[in-house]
Amino acid sequence: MRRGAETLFFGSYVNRIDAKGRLATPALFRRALDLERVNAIYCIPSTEEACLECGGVDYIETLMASIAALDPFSPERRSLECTVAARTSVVSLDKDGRVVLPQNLRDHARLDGEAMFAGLGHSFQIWNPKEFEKVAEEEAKLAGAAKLSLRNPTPIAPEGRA
Amino acid sequence: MRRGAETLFFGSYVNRIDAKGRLATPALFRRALDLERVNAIYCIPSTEEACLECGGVDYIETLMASIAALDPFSPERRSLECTVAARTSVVSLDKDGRVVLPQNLRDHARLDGEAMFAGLGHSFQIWNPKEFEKVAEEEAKLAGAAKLSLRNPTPIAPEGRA
DNA sequence: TGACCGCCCATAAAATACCGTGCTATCCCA
DNA sequence: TGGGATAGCACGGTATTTTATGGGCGGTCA
Repeated sequence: MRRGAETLFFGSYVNRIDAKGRLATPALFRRALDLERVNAIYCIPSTEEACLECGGVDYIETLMASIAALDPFSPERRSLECTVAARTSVVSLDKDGRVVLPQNLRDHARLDGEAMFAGLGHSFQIWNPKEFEKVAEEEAKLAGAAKLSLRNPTPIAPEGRA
Repeated sequence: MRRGAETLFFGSYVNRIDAKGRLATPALFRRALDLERVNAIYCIPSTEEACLECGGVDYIETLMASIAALDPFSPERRSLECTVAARTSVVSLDKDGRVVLPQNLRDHARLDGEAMFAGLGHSFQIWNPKEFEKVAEEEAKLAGAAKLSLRNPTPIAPEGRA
């Protein structure tokens, strides 16, 4: 599987939605997506916020795999399959890397004229830029505290000395 | 992973920003970066100071890995992904090792005409030289006390003895 | 008959690649 | 030891390519 930093989503970009509802995916994101394998992005309306949780094949496969790891008939698995799989839209890209989001997704994210792509590493979100701005401040405060709880990642066999 | 002292960022350098916004990365820093793997530096506007926290692939991968170690849907993780990944700019180097910093980064670091690269070992910062000068005095005082808390690194089988 | 979809092409601006120059530090050989 | 050749670097200008964004046109499905 592709796993380097070149396959991660970083940065945020605001792009326009044209009269036909087309929205250009940022070039950097297109490179992070494995479009050779599947020429599409997978979008799930967030259950908490007015945004879309998105990613490429790798993202959705990882997500489905972690659901499949639950016991077959557990209520958790059933409810997750129901909310995740059923609500996921597969949106394919045109030659120029643009997508047309289905109406229900546009409504959920309250998109109108322009959309912001916010990189989250292995996935990204699509927001109405104004909504994002509000939420970003909140998140920044939380992050200020949260980063104190960050630890060094598990050391992975340092050769000789670190 | 590349882990010797040749991959660390040492020293500080002031370079000019030309009319097109181009800024040469110090040659020593270019060698410390793993440009073979990803021809870019990753810049995050500091939440505390008027500077940019920067590093190469190794740096951002380590950072993302320590965030990924948190529980998948914990608020800490979400807020960090949001503030770190979304605010990170991936800035690629031209043939001569120059970068063009996006406007929002130049604004954040109050850059204007020239920029200072300050080595921090595994990462480095980019400052307006004048701002840095002010802050450096403060830090020097703090460091005087902080060095008393330094310990020898965890002994991990130095070659020769087990 | 529209709304919508997949395709194509046009364009302006921005990002990137390419090339040249002057300075400095280094090396090499007389 | 000195001086010319050399190589690396910061910096500047110009060409070329990407990218975001617009529009057109024919087919299809309700």
